[in-house]
Amino acid sequence: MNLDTDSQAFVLHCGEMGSRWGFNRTVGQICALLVITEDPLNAEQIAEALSISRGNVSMGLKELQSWRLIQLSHKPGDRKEYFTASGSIWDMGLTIVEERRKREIDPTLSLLRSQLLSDGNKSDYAQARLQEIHDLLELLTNWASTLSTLQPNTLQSLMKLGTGVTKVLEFTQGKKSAKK
Amino acid sequence: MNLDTDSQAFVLHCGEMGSRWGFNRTVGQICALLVITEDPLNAEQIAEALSISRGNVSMGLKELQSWRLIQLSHKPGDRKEYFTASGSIWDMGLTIVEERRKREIDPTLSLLRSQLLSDGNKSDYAQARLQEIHDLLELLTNWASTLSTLQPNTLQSLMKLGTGVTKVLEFTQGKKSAKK
DNA sequence: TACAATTTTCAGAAATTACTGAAACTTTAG
DNA sequence: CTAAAGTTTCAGTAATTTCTGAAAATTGTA
Repeated sequence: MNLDTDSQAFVLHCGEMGSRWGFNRTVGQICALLVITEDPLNAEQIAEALSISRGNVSMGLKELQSWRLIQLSHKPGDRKEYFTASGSIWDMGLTIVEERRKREIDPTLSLLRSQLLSDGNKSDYAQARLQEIHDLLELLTNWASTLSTLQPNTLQSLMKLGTGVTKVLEFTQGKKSAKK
Repeated sequence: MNLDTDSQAFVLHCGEMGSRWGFNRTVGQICALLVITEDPLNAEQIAEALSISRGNVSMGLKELQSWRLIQLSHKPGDRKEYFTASGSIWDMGLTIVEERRKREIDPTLSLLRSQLLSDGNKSDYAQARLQEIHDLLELLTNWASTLSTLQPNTLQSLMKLGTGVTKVLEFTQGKKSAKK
């Protein structure tokens, strides 16, 4: 496993960015390596390519599996476990959004829900603000889950619409108000 | 500054979540405190409410200013600097999305752009994958910037549409193909 | 079952990140 | 200009996170 200069740079970059993306350097590097490598790699190959310990690779792979970002496979006559990035870049992007929602939003939403039930003795202002945050996060997660049910092509077209969406909105809202 | 139980819990929660959201515990706590507090607070009050050092508050406020999440104000006859959360929850949400894009996506997009220019000697597979990532990130940032130009109400309606967007899309696309 | 190949775990070491508190700096008022 | 009030900086320390490597556990084979 010898990486060309660009691949090397990309892998290192993803390592640096790792912590901003919600995991650590090693996990970022392993993920990047698997994304740009066509053939499945085993733990030993990964460790060698990245110059990290075997144990660290094991932990990194476990983490990436919990993110549903890699897939396990086997080669006939070889007991080792081989890994590849799971699915297309698009798939991985959707998965990352979903997983980050779980880790970054769900816990807060859950706290807010319980806090809004038991009204405690907080100020009206605090209460109102918590409600606003709750509503925003709920709207966000619902929207995200709606979007992730769409066909990739559909979603892609939607994103390419640009400000075109607004016209579309006016149209839909017109219909709605007409119905009422 | 004595926080009620719920507010206390919320502030501590945001501290815990801080690192997942891209900053540290203290920054998360200060931000939460300012969000649920109506009156502007000075550094001393913040330090006392959160039981952290004065110096730490100073660093945290600086960080929050770099995120454009807080606003400075003054009181007549008082030399201290007072801080409040900047704008509505909605505004702050948009700001967070923008700032995270800057920190989490822009650097990678910039690396990919330069790597795709100089073709290096990477494999076709790697090259193709980097191109895909580039295209996805570019689509994402363009979409995000489009959405952030919309009126809050418009964006909110759009998010509430649910799968309704698709019908809308078919409509628009119908128009487009008709033109061609 | 016994053994070899492989993976996982985890205690301790290393690296990184966060926090404190005192000194340095800045600002304003008189 | 000086002093007081306030803010920032930063060296040193504390806390947290990450990584290593060897031992333990697991898996597959004969």
